[in-house]
Amino acid sequence: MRMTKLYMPTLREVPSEAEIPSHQLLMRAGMIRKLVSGVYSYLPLGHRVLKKVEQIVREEMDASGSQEVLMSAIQPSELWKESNRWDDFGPEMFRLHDRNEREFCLGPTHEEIFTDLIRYEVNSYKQLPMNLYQIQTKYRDEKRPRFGLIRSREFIMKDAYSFDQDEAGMMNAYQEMWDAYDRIFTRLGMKYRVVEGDAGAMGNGDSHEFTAMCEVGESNVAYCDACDFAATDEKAETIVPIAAQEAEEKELEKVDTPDVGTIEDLKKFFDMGADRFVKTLLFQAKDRVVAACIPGHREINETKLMNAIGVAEHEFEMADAETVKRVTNAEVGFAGPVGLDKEVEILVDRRVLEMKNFVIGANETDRHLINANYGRDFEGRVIDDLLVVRVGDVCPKCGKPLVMDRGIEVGNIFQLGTKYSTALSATYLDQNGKKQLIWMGSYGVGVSRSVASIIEQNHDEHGIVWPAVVAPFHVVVTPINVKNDEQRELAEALYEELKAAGVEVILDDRKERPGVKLKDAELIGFPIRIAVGRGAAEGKVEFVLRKDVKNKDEIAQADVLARVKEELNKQGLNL
RNA sequence: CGGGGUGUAGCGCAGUUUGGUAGCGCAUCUGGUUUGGGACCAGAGGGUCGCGGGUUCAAAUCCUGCCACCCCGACCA
Repeated sequence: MRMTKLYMPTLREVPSEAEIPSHQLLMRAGMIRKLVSGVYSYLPLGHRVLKKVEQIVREEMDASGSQEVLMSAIQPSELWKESNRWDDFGPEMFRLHDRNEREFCLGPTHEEIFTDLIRYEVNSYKQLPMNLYQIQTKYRDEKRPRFGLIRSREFIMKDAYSFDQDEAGMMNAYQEMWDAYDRIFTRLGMKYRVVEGDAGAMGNGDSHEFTAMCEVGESNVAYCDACDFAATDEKAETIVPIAAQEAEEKELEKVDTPDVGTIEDLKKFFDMGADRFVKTLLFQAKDRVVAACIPGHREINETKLMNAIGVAEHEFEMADAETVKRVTNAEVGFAGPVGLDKEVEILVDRRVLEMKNFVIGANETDRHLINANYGRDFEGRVIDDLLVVRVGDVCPKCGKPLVMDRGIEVGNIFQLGTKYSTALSATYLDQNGKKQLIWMGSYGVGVSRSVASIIEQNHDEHGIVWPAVVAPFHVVVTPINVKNDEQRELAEALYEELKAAGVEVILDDRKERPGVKLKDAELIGFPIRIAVGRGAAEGKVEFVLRKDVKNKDEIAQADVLARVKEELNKQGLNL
């Protein structure tokens, strides 16, 4: 490819909308452009990278025995109604109708559609197990698209679905996908971690997330250096030791606490640690209000709470001030489990049962109750764990302190069980001629998100540093001065030689000054740069690796091809 | 959806407070000089100032409604 022919609009300045490195660099390197919020176009260089990531995913999926198909992005509402997700998915689903007012959506995921694909044709145990996948565009109307390709409303995903006779088969398929994902993310050169996740709207079995570790990640993972425990902060079980408590239950007493509405205020007012309080948080869940009582020094885990009360995320939010006033008869900040409006269900974190003589809101403005005790003063539904994990909490597996880090979820695997086969009646006949439900799993890789994640993990102050396996081109040949015949001719000769040898090479034949070409080469991040400059007269060129631009190696023209091959092979390409 | 902010040329921005002929840098085009780290000189093109309504002799600027985009929060590949 010649750069003069390539549509590669690089930018000197960072577009003001881009905040994080991958978004800024993808824009500046002329790889993507925004169409509208959360929707991007891929330009030639970005498209090449995307296709390479797709190809690695495809190869490993094929190697695992999964078969590629391609389903429509547009899906009829009927299937989603069968599984109840037409309502459960909520406003994140892009919905539309046809001219006859028939309802459709743009697929945010494809469990229903794949289940439908196989339910009429898979009838026998002899057809199982089976695993199908596609690499296709997904649509989710995110509340807040951001960070370029990391949270977009349209994105490329590889989604796979496994179909098995029984739970053991599903577990086996799950493990195979886990292994395939390990191979995929290893080949992509990612630093990643496999963590336990919350299944959310997908199903109720186990799930794991593959998380590319980086500072700008939106996932928080807690993990243990001493054992293999790793989980998202939503999922991680918390172990919260409760300090020794007073032996005797004291008498419940109402005290004036003027303008003391937060835990911080209470600590000062009573001169006590936050662990002597129980905070009561009110939530609007669908059409009802629930209260969660948790130790004052800890934070509520909304995911665990939603799971406990069985509502979907879009039906759940912190109660607004008006609701709080209605159910507590007090200003915000004085809610407590004693004397709360009867309509409010009270959920209590188990740790509260170990606490004695604690302070709670009195459901009266500027008043608190002291010496409250569970059982004697109030009761509720006890939940084992409603708390969010914190650095320094002990590992639930081995008891050592936990560490936390951020990352981007680039893959996930879910055990679906029979959720969708039940809803859509996907069954087969077993050896005894008996009808059985198919056991399913679903497995996603965010392909476009992986592209952004690779950049987050591979860039420097000059630009992107592509791993050779996904670089848009392997080598850029840069004649320093195209008006110099020797340089131009030598560069052309090298370009032809490398191209003929199967190297993906791009020739920077633009009539630009050297600075512009070198800056662009570093911005885009070609793994190898061959600059043809002063040495051209003696048949010498400069060989530079993008990951080590300081190190410039003067080599003879005759040695270039061998050197390029050697380096690319070292970086995992087979030439 | 809540909170904050921004919309002026392809990109980055000034101008809005105090209404009066729409500007700067980069990019683009022409000619010339230059060629190892985002050149220089001379010239040129490009904007219904997000959209609608209002106030005014006069609106990028004031008022008002809407829209889009970005950031912080809760969700996900």
